[in-house]
Amino acid sequence: MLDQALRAIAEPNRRQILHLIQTRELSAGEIASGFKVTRPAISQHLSVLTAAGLVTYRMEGTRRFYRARPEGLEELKAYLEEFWADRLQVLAREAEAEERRSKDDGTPGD
Amino acid sequence: MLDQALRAIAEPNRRQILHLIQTRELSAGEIASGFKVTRPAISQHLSVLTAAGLVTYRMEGTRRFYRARPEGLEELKAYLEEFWADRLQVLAREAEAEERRSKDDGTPGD
DNA sequence: CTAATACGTAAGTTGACACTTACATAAGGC
DNA sequence: GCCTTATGTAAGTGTCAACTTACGTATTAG
Repeated sequence: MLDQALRAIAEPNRRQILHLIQTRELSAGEIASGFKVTRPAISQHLSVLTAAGLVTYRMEGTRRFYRARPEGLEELKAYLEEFWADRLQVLAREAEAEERRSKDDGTPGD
Repeated sequence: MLDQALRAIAEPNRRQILHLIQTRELSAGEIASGFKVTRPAISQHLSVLTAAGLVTYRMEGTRRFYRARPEGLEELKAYLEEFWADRLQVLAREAEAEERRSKDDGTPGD
């Protein structure tokens, strides 16, 4: 699912769609009207975003009102945070090791 | 460039490569040895990551030692931070707008 | 019932991408 | 010099993804 979400936001049109429906609910047609690609193309993008858990919709008559799904975005954000964190964690550990290297001596204990 | 970086990390093998060289420098061969795909495939992934600004390398004799490029990762991180932040910002603005919406109510509710 | 509206879905095309197997190049070891 | 090691690159292949046009479906208007 996370992989799906990452793939989903790798597409510029889908990122823009997410932007649009972060502010408010919009019908499929309203969303599509702002793009250069055809309405079915946007419909397919909305399907991808829905499958990735980044979007939900509510039906009303013949219309579908889409909106971003905060939980999905949060999950993706958390995953990426961990991705960066791993790097920082390593850098911190290295800086710590450097201190030890100055005070103590060059004791390789790895 | 940011688009390139987002595309780059959308690929599982490339994410794993980034993980490997976040901790330490590794030669191309050492990196490739941990994967099921062939060495040229990894070499191409490394090219993609380099082009996206997420990776650098240092030559030593016939070897290339790769490592993650903190600036590139930081730039990508910042872009995504803005992406999430935009959502929160909008939610705050919407709460504010809700007060204003009291006078102009055209929704029959649900 | 008939027509129009607002959608998703099917089917086909094109281009990108991840991968493979050769091949080219460059640095040592003998 | 010759052979091995370490690597990128060229060329080809199969798959997938984004897009198009055409069609099916459901709701509302008259």
